[in-house]
Amino acid sequence: MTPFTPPGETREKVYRFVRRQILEELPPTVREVQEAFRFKAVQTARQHLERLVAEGRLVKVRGKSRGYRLPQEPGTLFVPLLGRVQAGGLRAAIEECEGYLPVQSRGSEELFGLRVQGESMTGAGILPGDIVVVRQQAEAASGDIVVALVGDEATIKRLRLHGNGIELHPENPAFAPIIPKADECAILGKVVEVRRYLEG
Amino acid sequence: MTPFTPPGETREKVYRFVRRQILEELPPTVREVQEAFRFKAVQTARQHLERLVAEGRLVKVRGKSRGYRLPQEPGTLFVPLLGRVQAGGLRAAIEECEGYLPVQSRGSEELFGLRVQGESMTGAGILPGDIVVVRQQAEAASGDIVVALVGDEATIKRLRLHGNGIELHPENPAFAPIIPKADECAILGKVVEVRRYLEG
DNA sequence: TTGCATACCAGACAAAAGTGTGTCATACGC
DNA sequence: GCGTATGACACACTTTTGTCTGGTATGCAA
Repeated sequence: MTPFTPPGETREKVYRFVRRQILEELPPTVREVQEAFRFKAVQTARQHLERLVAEGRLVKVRGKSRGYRLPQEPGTLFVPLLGRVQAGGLRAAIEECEGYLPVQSRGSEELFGLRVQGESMTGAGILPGDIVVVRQQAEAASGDIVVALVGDEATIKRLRLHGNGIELHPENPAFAPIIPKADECAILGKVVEVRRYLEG
Repeated sequence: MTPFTPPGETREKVYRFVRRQILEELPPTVREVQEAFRFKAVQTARQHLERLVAEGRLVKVRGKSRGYRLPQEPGTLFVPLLGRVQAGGLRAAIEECEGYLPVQSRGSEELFGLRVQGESMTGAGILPGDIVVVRQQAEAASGDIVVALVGDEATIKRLRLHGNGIELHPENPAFAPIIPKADECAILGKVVEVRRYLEG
């Protein structure tokens, strides 16, 4: 019955199929693999899958439906995209986010996206409408671009530390640096990525 | 028994839970939702889910396990990241890409990422080291930012069409516009997204 | 030959997961 | 009061899905 398929060739195709499904849709069931390859037995699909697991090319959760996954989490997670952040409301803003962004990350970080308003950072290539990806942290190094809560609205500026003093510098000669008192300013996080969507 | 939860509040949480699961892992089963919220009946979870479907906030495939999806597929796919593109070698460059980027896309587009070299587009907020996401297309509209092959290297410029003439304009007063002859220039694609990683 | 590995098939079973009917309690508007 | 909507529960049923035991055929190497 066996129409002589070279060793491993079918399994290679199965791997590509499963990988594609996982990345673009959701993991297939054993029977979906079976049907995709016109196998006449579930077990044939299962053998290939289990083989791929044994080879370390897939991992699976036993017993769970659609339990086949890719081994090294591609580390893509989705972070909330916020329209604006107002005083004290970071957590609230995250709850009521506009949508989600795919971001490559090691996973344990607390990230969020924020839409940029105003032209104060155009010199650093951050334009109005851009989206910045921010890692939540209360402190940052001098020179970092940070999101800080000054007054009752969050702004994006470059941080400068002078001794104990904090300064928030725009990157646009038309704007003046902000030199807040310690209790008037809280650093929400550090900008780790800038994005601009030119369509839609 | 009902401990007075405001109408829709639990469902809102269910929605967030399901959305998060779909984006980061895979769609939950009804019973997984049940357990996550400590419902004592499967049906409670199911009611909320079906409700969300009725409201159009979720879509589902009947009968299939883990059949709940988000309405407009965010469609995250991985596009190749190229270091540089030389004459004629777009396909070759894609083969030898440096890595992959997660991008939100409707899926049928041919995209690639390209690392930016040079300062000719700083005025448009595109700095050296940035990554541009490019949709492959041979033509573009006047005003679009495009990746074009001039001579034997790909460059990023803003496209200007004058009658039948093509001009490639930098966005930096220190650089001069390029006015290539038709056979010296090929448009590889249009820049649809700009990214800048400030760490790593 | 024998043994072994690969590729595939048949049929069954059990767990997981989706679905449906009916009940109960509270809140709200009339 | 009444009727209705909502949120939650209990339980039964069906389908889907994962899992298992056994079998056939081919190629390869000892």
